[in-house]
Amino acid sequence: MESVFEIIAEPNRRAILSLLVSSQHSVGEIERQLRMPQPTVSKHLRVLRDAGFVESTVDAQRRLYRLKPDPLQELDAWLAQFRQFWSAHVDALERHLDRMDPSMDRAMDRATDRVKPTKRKTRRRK
Amino acid sequence: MESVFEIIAEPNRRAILSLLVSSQHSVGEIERQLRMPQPTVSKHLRVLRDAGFVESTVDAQRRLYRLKPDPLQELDAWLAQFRQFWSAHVDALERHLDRMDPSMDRAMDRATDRVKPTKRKTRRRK
DNA sequence: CCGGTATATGCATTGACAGGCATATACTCT
DNA sequence: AGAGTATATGCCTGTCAATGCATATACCGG
Repeated sequence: MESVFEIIAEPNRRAILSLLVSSQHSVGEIERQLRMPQPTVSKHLRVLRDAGFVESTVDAQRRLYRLKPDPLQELDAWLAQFRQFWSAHVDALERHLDRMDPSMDRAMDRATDRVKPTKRKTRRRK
Repeated sequence: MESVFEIIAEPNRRAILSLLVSSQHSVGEIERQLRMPQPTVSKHLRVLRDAGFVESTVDAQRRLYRLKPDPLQELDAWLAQFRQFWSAHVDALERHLDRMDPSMDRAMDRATDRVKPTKRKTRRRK
């Protein structure tokens, strides 16, 4: 279970994270709030802790789990590369569904590797 | 393959998305750039398209794939709930590692369900 | 020390998905 | 039509992770 992405792929883990965003909680509380069996909760918490999503402190027999921001910020960082993209698509959308010139693809292709030249019908719009 | 989260859990799919953020590409280009076998690329693109991450247009025998913003924005929306949290932790971190009163947990517990009262040593700090 | 409570862990089962490979489909040019 | 190119799909297999259940560990009060 390597990446941040695999960790949050699991719905129950996301639920736990969402629950912990308000305040810290014990295992039992999570168990009841989210209506999942206790071993399930403990195992997911184990995964989340190993991945740095949460940390825990001991309170008598209880363990209080709270959120740690780091991995989520990592996720945010990955997402960042797309922000400029979709902000470009907010207003100008249908307008330029094909503003990118397809010939650029060929050019780039050629730069990478040899391309068996299947001549094309040059169906360039506009 | 339901959620946005499961889709991006796959490293190759993330690579494809990152590649497409600059411009559209054909399957063959992706295949060579990312050095993965063509069926693999096609299958991942299928998943991505079904999930709304990409769309394709036909160009002769080629299919040109480009990014669609919607699912990534959904991901961004999910992340939003944590932003306020980690911005709070930016400066004030070690300072209040236990500012939250543990008794709040009991209170909340009681509201949800019956709690067998194991009296506690009341190890409240400060 | 004992019964009760809270949490963690081990084991076995199951299901889902990614990869490899072969093949099908589709388009293009001559 | 036929060969070459580009992409999609079907089948099979190995892997891995989530769950259920039982059990272990740890802490509490008396």
